Amino acid sequence: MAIRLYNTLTRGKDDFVPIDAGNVRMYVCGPTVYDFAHIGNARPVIVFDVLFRLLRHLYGEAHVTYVRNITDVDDKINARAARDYPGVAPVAAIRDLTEKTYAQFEQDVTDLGCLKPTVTPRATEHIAEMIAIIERLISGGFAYVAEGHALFHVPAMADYGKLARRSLDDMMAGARVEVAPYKRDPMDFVLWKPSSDDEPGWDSPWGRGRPGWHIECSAMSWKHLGETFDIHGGGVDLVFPHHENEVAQSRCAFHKDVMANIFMHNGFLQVEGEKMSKSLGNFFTIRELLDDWPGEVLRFNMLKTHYRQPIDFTIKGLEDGWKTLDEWHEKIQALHLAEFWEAPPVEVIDALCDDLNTPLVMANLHSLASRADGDEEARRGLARSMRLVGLLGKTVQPVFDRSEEVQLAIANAQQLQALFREQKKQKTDAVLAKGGVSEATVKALIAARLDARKAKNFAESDRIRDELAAMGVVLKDTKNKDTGEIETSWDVKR
RNA sequence: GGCCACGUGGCGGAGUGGUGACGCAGCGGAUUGCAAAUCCGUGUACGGGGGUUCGAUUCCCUCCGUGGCCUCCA
Repeated sequence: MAIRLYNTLTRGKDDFVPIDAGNVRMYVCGPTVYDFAHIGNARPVIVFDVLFRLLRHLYGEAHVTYVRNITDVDDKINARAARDYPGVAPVAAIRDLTEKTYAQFEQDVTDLGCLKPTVTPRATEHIAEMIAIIERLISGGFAYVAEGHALFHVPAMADYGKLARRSLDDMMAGARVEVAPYKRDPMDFVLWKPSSDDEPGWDSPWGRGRPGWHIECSAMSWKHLGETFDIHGGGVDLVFPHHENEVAQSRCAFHKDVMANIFMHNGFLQVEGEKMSKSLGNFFTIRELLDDWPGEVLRFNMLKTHYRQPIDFTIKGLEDGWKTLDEWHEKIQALHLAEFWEAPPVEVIDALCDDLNTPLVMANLHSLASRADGDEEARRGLARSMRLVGLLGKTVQPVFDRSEEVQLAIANAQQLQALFREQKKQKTDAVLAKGGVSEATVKALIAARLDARKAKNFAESDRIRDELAAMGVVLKDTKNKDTGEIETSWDVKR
């Protein structure tokens, strides 16, 4: 099955044909690490993680290179570092800040079920590559130096604006920015800019300075993926100017017709129907949400919507996902480890291959789940699909994603099932803890209710049931087939 | 102002030029002391207006609405 991907360059779905099937190469613009990442930042990370997983499935794990950069120098970072690390040398200060912030980001996205990219390069470790590209651009007549800046001269590139589909005239008409006097053309953008002594800076042929916004990605993709590569991804807000300018830099530096063959952009996220913003009070960091919801629930919620559509992130959606994943985990938990490893059903792969149609994948998973009782192939299909898209959960998914030792240690179905149960218990405990309720209290109340029931004191048993319900505990009565006794199991409700 | 997306039932959300997925919620039934859970069954939709067509939710135009970019925000 061939992959088809919506390509911003062509505004249509293109067949994906890798430049080298032995090394499929993808670059995604990563976070600017100056503070906690918010849930909007999580969308591209999750979306391109799914693509990474699909590519690994189709081409083999050893044949896909996924680069997600770390932007660790930028004016917001510089300002935050100056504030938080007074007295520390600027370059050391941003390093301290960004290492701390990136560690947090890495933990966040790991909890969201994302694989580690093959390479996570840092901008500040690619200054030499940036300088090399800028020198090529200058010698090629695409860039110039003025007042300590190196600038890309946009009119020097014939088809600038191709990605964003903007003509220079359009942009001129909409321009509202004050143009720096040293620019030859209002559209020219900075490749390198001078730093004062209290700003981070590196030596360059144009004096001590720091990179412009876009050059880092040209440098890092070049270093790790080559002059051209297969897929370049990021949020739709990056189409212009970020990706447009990256394309200009890389193509002009290397004299290529393309930087990447396919550009993919995920849509934006809203929260409860409104734009997420601090002033509206609906601004959520990934960490805050992870305090209340398992990572796989956040991931599920994200994948319910196609990546190019705007997504409305809601509590109701999370509750829905919590319930659904609980059911699905329940259905697959008794399977053997080996049963997870086979290829997922063709309809799931086909849906993923059609421009990552994850909502259709979800529909297919619902179908598999509804048939799972009594249809072992459907049950296995559900398990394999959930493994592929990373929905097995915080405790179980790493068995398949990260740790060969763990896999070897899990010799039988019982051990894997124990992990599923541990995962479920952790989720349950977390909810009870939030409500300040202990499991012992729940069990005592359930026992008291059963006693009342046996005594036909239904008023009392119903009162206890209501009391438990108020704690978020839902009861399920079942009749033991052998003894005829009523037995009560329970679960937490979100 | 310029450019670009999107607008499907109560909610979420696929898809398609011709008998309208799927999930949640709702409703009816089985079950239950009553519930919950489970199982079975079930209704409602393609923003407005034009046009193309035998036929449009699907193609074209326009209007309205929402969002994005044009200000280093995924």
